[in-house]
Amino acid sequence: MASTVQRHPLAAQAAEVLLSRIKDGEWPLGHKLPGETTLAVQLGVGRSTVREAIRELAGKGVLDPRQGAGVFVTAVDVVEDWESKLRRASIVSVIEARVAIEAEAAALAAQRRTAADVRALRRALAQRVVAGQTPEEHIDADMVLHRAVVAAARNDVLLELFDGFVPRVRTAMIDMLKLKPIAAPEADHAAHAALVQAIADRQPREAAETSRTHLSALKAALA
Amino acid sequence: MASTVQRHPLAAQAAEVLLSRIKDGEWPLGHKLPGETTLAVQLGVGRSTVREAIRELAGKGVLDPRQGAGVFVTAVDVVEDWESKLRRASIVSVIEARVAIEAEAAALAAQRRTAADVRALRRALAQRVVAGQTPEEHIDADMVLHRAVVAAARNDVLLELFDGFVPRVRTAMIDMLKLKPIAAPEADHAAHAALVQAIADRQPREAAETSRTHLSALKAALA
DNA sequence: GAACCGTACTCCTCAGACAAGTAGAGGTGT
DNA sequence: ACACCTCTACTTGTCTGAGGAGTACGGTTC
Repeated sequence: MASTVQRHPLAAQAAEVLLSRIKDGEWPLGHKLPGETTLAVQLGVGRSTVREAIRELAGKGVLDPRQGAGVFVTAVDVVEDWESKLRRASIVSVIEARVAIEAEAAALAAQRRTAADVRALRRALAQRVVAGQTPEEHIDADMVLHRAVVAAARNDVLLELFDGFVPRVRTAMIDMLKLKPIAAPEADHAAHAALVQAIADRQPREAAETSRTHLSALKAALA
Repeated sequence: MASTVQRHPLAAQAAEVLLSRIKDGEWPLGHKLPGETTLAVQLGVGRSTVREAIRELAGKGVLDPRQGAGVFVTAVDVVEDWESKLRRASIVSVIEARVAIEAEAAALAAQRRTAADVRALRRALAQRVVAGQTPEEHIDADMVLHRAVVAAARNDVLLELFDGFVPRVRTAMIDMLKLKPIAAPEADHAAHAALVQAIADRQPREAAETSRTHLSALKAALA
């Protein structure tokens, strides 16, 4: 790895070295690291640099420095950001997960929706039609409607999951829309209107099915 | 807030102040923070302390220091740990999300399962029966089977989501099992066997339906 | 107008010094 | 023998001062 350009500051490099040694089990969970001065000699850097490396890992939740006692390992690995995980995943996988969440949410929404939910859905539906011409505006209006569906399901976990998917899906859909505009806008709008109607009519099965077929078409278009 | 004991080191306090000022929009996304020396004067601490605070926020992904250019805001807030989010959510919400994931995964598994997947599922099914008597062993054997179902769906995102749910669901189920053992072990096993069989028979609809009813019963028991 | 260069500003790293806190060794009293 | 106290060695915390290295921008030159 010494061949790569040292584009990272020394402190960041030191943090990487420490993290890898923690991952290798050199200092198990809960154990104490050597003193800062010792580490500085081992890593061949100054003490303040070691301190900054420790702070960086403390920010990630891996280390916990306690004055007078020492630096202790509080986690063996960094919890990877959900966002970066999604970025690595294929768009098809993400859409499939989105189908799972939205279809279930649509069914729950059909059971739990209030009158206010239906009003919000109808408003988002109307907004989707009159939305601007640019792909961004169109997708954003679409997302507002889909989010309203999930919100009507009254489930925080599902809503959090949906929000987590939005950035990844949004960019993918915008890219697609720039390459190939929607073939049949009327059919597209009809599918959304049917979804809203099924939720308003308290038809869980129909709502889930409508959502599923609509998103499956999207998956086919993106694949 | 000044009333609370200063249990945090100065650097951690400085990091908190900087983060709150970022949250307040003082420095929007992508903007540059004042120089270290300026911040040190503003916060009333030394320059190295400011540097350590910046490093801590850099570890959290909020700041990005670039040599020669300055320190820039890369995120307006800390991405909360997925695990802690789930801990705050109600168990019912989590189970509902799990239904969404596993039902879809079961359907996909029925389409994509290989012979090796079926062997793994049958093995996990058999293991579930002969598993130890303690609630922990029983739940863990159950989780192995359910995970095998999701794994057979060949979707990284769904599998990651399932793994994220496991800790929260596991503890809840163990607690429940300690209070009230399973009423009908035979029916419970039959439901799992039916799920595996539906996947083996490549019946997506039946697999999803079996998974859904089984988990809905679990949700009712935990509510 | 475009390419070049210098300067001011920024973060990066080191070294040294002292303060503040912890934990264990060792002594002391019962 | 046991409990308690104190003292000491070691740890992290903080500040200061000094250069090194990289970037951005304005001025200069062609």
